[in-house]
Amino acid sequence: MVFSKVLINWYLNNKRELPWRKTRDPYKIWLSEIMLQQTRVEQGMPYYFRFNEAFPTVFDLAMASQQEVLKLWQGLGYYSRARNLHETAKYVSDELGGVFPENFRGLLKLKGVGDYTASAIASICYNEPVAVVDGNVYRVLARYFGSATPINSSEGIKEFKVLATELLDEDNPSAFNQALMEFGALQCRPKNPLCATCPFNSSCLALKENRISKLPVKLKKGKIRHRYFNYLVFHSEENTTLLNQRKGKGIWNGLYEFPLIETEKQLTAAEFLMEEEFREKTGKNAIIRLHNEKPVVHKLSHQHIYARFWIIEPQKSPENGIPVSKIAKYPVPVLIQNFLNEYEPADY
DNA sequence: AACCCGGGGAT
DNA sequence: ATCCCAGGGTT
Repeated sequence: MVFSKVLINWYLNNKRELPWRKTRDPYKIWLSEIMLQQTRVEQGMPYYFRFNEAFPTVFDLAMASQQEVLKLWQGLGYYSRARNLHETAKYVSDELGGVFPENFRGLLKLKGVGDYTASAIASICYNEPVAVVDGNVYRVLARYFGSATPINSSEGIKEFKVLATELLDEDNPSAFNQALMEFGALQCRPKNPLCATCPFNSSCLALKENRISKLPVKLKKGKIRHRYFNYLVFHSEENTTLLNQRKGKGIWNGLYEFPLIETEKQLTAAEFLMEEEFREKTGKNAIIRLHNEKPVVHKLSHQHIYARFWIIEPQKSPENGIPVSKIAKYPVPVLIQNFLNEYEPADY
């Protein structure tokens, strides 16, 4: 039996009912694919529903403000996805009359759409025979063919794309691609894969050689960065506070946060109170209260952030103050949202 | 080729 | 604590 036939048969019997599997509308497929980049289906699902409700068509998304889009994306992470999503929506809406490109080459030119996403949209919406290679596919193929080529090396990327392309069922690229990914997610899982009931357990090389737990091979990444954030939560008599929008290439680009003072090392509260930048920003005779003695530890993939929140009641209400009642309109990192959730009920 | 970009769930 | 998730962009 041919690999693709067995796979698709498995898929038809085991696939999950997912909302984006009920349509071939390229707008909906594109939206789901961007959201699911490096994101679990269960985590992305509620966002998919919210975006569909808020922006039923690409025109609706194009007409929204970046702030609205980022606010709706808040909590999903990798915020460049949201900015690129919005930019591409405007491009498709304004320059392409709302019609997405109808092949792999055209899709690949869209911002935020790389090789994987262009292949996924082209195959699912137009049945174009282009193979998708996501994290699931790397795992399935590395095990089935017993390949120890690192999946995040340039050779690995090439090798597995070739393998997926060779296996691809050209009669049904849409089903094949989705089947291979679903198979990786449900059957050929990272830990404790279901080899006993696997339809490929007689031909899988990794299983035969007892190397399932060793594959796929992935090169290690760099070390975790530790950062020390001190947020200045102004709270004026007129119930205003200060928010800044993060800019540049770092984390949370485009999101808002309280005025931030970052220090190289973890300072004690007493040491920080003496810092010149802190005294400068708080102004004279302000009432200062440390909200959390123990820094909040916010863990990202490559950074651990140790955050303290200082409540500042200034002598003079700051200029450019934002009414406390409007804070909820601003997209903020989860770290800030968590603070607001516990602080707001008591004092705001 | 190496590095950066979030947050959360499973183990 | 570690891994990894329907990856893409920048340098």
